[in-house]
Amino acid sequence: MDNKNTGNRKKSAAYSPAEVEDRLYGRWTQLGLFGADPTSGSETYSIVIPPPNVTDVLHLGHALNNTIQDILVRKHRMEGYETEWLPGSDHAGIATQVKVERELAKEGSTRREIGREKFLERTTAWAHDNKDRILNQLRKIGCSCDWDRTRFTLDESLSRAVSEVFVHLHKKGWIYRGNRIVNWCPSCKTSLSDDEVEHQDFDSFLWYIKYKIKGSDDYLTVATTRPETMLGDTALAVNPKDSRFKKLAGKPVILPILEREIPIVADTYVDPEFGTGVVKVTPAHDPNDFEIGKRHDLEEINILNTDGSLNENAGKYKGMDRFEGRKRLLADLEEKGLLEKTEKYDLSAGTCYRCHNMVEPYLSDQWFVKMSEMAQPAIDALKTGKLRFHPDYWSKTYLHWMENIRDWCISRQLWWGHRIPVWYAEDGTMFVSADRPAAEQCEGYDPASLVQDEDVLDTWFSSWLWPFSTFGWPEKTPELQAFYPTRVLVTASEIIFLWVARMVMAGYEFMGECPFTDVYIHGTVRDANGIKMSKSLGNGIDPLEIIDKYGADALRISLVLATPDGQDPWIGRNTFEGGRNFVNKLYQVSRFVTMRLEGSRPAGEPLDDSDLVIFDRWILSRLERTIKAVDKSLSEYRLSAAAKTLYNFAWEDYCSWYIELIKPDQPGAPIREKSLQVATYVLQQILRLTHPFIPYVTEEIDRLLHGRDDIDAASTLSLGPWPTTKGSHIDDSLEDSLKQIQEVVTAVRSIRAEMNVPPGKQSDLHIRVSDESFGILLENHIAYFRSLAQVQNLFCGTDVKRPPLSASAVISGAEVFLPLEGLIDIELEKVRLQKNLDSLKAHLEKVSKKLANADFLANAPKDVVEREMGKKEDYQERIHRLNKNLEQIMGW
RNA sequence: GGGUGGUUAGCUCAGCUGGUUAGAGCACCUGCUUUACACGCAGGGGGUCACUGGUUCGAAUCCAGUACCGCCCA
Repeated sequence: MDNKNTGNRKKSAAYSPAEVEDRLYGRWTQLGLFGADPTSGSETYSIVIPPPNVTDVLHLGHALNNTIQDILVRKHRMEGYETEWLPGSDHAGIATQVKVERELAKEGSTRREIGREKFLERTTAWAHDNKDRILNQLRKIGCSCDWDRTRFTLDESLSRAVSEVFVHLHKKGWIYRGNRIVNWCPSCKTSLSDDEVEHQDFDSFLWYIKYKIKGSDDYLTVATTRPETMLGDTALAVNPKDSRFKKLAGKPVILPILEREIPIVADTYVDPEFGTGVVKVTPAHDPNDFEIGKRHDLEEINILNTDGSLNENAGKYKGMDRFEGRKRLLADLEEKGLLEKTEKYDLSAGTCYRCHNMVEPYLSDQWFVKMSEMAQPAIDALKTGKLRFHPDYWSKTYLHWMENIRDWCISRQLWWGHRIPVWYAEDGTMFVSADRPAAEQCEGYDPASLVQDEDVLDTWFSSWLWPFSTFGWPEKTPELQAFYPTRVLVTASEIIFLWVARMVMAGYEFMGECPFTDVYIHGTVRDANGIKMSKSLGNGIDPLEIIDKYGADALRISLVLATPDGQDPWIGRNTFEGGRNFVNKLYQVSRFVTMRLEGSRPAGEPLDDSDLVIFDRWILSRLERTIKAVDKSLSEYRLSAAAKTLYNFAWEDYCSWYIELIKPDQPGAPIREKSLQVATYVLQQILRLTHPFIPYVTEEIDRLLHGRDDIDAASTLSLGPWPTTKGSHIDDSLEDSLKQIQEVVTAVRSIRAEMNVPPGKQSDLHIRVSDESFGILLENHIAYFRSLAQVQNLFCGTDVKRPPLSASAVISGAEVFLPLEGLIDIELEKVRLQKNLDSLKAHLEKVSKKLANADFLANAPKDVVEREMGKKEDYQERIHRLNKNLEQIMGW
């Protein structure tokens, strides 16, 4: 805390959010404001939450993601839509299982030891506790979710959906079992889909290994990044067009160490430019080699155990970890003179997106989904505009992935998840069925003897159904009817493939319709140095800590203000001060208005337009402009722009100008009644407009403004109305006049500050206007701005003379003189005027040049030319007057 | 390697269909117990809009290339 002046300052009246927020959230849920009725017949607006993992504690990324959803949801709820925001969480197969296994390991146990059933019980309990904690964090942030419809991906009805989908796709022939190379995480001991593998760069080496050609003293050298896989080599390959090796194809070579005889095959896959032009072929440990192996009918030798250690096929390296085995093998090759050289190499290798260990391409039996057919409607949806990304450029990423889609490996060697709905008889006969097959489904077999597939399904195989499984699919529920398709999906770019794209495909396949019309992609939260926030780096910020310190409203508005459209926000701890200050500012100005109302009720709406003074009409004009701008920004998913518009309107136009203008000259004197009505009305509208962003403080202020003890369904801001406008108050020329008055005030303040006039000292103000009507305007309204500029007597007119020893300022359409006898510093005044003059001269030069250009006059639109001419005159005029003023000063 | 986003004040960002005196917040400097607010008020300093070309009467804005930073995919 900053301690200056604390000695004699009055007690702080700052807004304190803690008590307000918990109380109001309790009331909102008590009143059932966030529920939605699928049978109401009103137009619906629905969003399903991207379900957070049960393993997570919410971080700022979640806070941002959910704040955005809440803003959209609250705004539409205020507009009168039947608004459904369905919350829930995701069972996160791998991540959760790994956590619980780690706990078990600490206790000296393993999942195999306690058995599948016990393990699942334990994991369920763990997940249950955790998901409650997460959902409560969402409540703290203020999320207006429909809690009665909270879902979890392992809920019975969602699990039902998963099985149905599996059976359906299997029947169509789009789910199949295959022996393929998959991404294997030796640490999680499971397969992963391509999209769950993250590529990372490593400083590594390219090792050149010599393979002896049988019956010759010649060697072929092969460059490899994974030398240990050599143990599973079943061929070498060269490009058939590579003249260097043409005659070698078909000849056998001797695999070093294991001394196995393997052939040289010719295959166009080989890139003659890479390495030595000869590659080793390890069909069981490389997807490309696997393909080569198929083409040349090569043996597939698996050298790895599921935990990444080398198996019996690795000869003497059996039992060693893959990296230890590599080290030993290289040493042995070196010793035998078979390691030709070692080069530094930037390796890009796949890592597990959950545990970040290096994955191994690994040959195993897995279940796959054939994707190409399902991709087609998802591609069309985008191309026909039924699906839109915001910002739009993500469309390209989506399309590129869709158009190059690959089959999806959906089986996982885990226990935590949806068990694959496939049953096997002892003889290997397979039955695919949502439930254990009944007798008539497995004729000739005893249903009780059938054994279910041990594996579970990829978590994303349940999340891709989320937009409809949560509403009860495959049942035709009223919820499904009313809330599907949802309107918008809000997420970060990382899961466009893993989740968004797949949801679109599932939506078309199972519902016949796109699951949402808009996808809003926001940035990823980074720290103050631009580094992605992550648990492992310890640079994360806990949203709850921010809420404790600054309040949820401050967290929300700060995040939105800090998040540029489609860009990553950089967030430091002081980011939240701005939001907190804004929240406090609103609270303070409301206190002022409330105090002035002295217990009388705020005027009703709509506001009656009679008896408005120019400032009233001005703030109403600004308000309507603001409403239009906010609506436009929100409809374009430009939340940050909407928030900035509101911030500026509330702080600048409303607090700094309007409220100051309507304050009476004398402290404590009553405010003109109509202006107070307008002030109250505009404040109401500000509260409503900002409510989706900062729901708590706005609700609280509204309550205080109306002098209510509590809120109820009739009075809450949550149910609207949302401000609308036809723009009938918008008045350009009025706003221009106000701008001129503001310029006068600013000019006077500026002179006073620069001349060090004591703040309390009043002074006369002489204004020479170029247009009589401006002078009249000023004279008629001096009462309003007298105290803003500390004006004693105002003298206006076209022929006003400069008082002696006065400071001056030249603005558009007027010259401002402030008699400052005894206070004026002539040198300072000269510098001020000279600076002003220089700047004007520069502008004049620019505009004169433009107007001297015949091409400009000939080509530019008429109004542009006119505007430029107007500018030129204005500059000339002001320069002329400045010069005169300067001349006068020289005489003092 | 392919794709994609960025580069505007010390920092984080606005600047939407080319014509603005290039803006805001934070930070900085000066003054201030002034009627709600020091989480504040008022005033002020600070920018060759990454670079190079092009289109145009006119470019921070459109186009191309270069450099650097980032993300996605391989």
